[in-house]
Amino acid sequence: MSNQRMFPLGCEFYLQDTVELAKRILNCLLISESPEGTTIGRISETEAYTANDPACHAFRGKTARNQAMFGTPGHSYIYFTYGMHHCFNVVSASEGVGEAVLVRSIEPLLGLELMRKRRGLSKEIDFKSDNCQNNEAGRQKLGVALCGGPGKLCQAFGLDLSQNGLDLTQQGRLWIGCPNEEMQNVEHVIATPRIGISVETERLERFYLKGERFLSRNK
DNA sequence: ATCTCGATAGTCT
DNA sequence: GACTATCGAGATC
Repeated sequence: MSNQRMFPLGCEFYLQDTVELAKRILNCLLISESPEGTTIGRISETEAYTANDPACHAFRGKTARNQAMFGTPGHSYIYFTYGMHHCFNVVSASEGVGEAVLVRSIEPLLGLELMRKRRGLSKEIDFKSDNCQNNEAGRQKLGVALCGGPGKLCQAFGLDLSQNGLDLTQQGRLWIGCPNEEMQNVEHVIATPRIGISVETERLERFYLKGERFLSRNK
């Protein structure tokens, strides 16, 4: 991480085309500041959900559950699914248009001990061992166990429905930072089918950077 | 490495 | 009543 000052991404960033945003937000940092402590991670895998897409929660119109998607860009849309998991999305497109980017995976950078606690990984992952901290394979294994999936990262960052609809463009409970201007290398983005959906599977709207190791799944 | 399956509850038809 | 933008364990190869 660093000593250089990090600034939150502004509302205009979230108003670009949603598919483009899903690529450009790769490598940006998610910061969660809760009473328990701060966790920070690098966004490493995303999916785009646009208004004309039957797989998008907003496709059939506004409901109590999905209303945040129709709200201000740069806010959070968090929903509960499978009876036990939460998923975190970044709202895009202008007010009244239901589009968002699902954050599927994160490389944990700061607050790993708090993440481990929230994830309930005490014995499963030997957090202090050399195996998990002193080499790349260990870092990857630990990172994926903590934040390698949409449900996992919500748990690690302490996110549930009470963080639905928060403004991510201001430093606060939950926000997204840009470490420097050169972070986005969009030409190295890999696009694949999205995960866990049964329609529109031909769309290549899941994104990660070439060589990325912190993914919810490989391939 | 890849698979199958159970857990668990909110949402929508 | 069916489905779900998931996860982890256990079986199998």
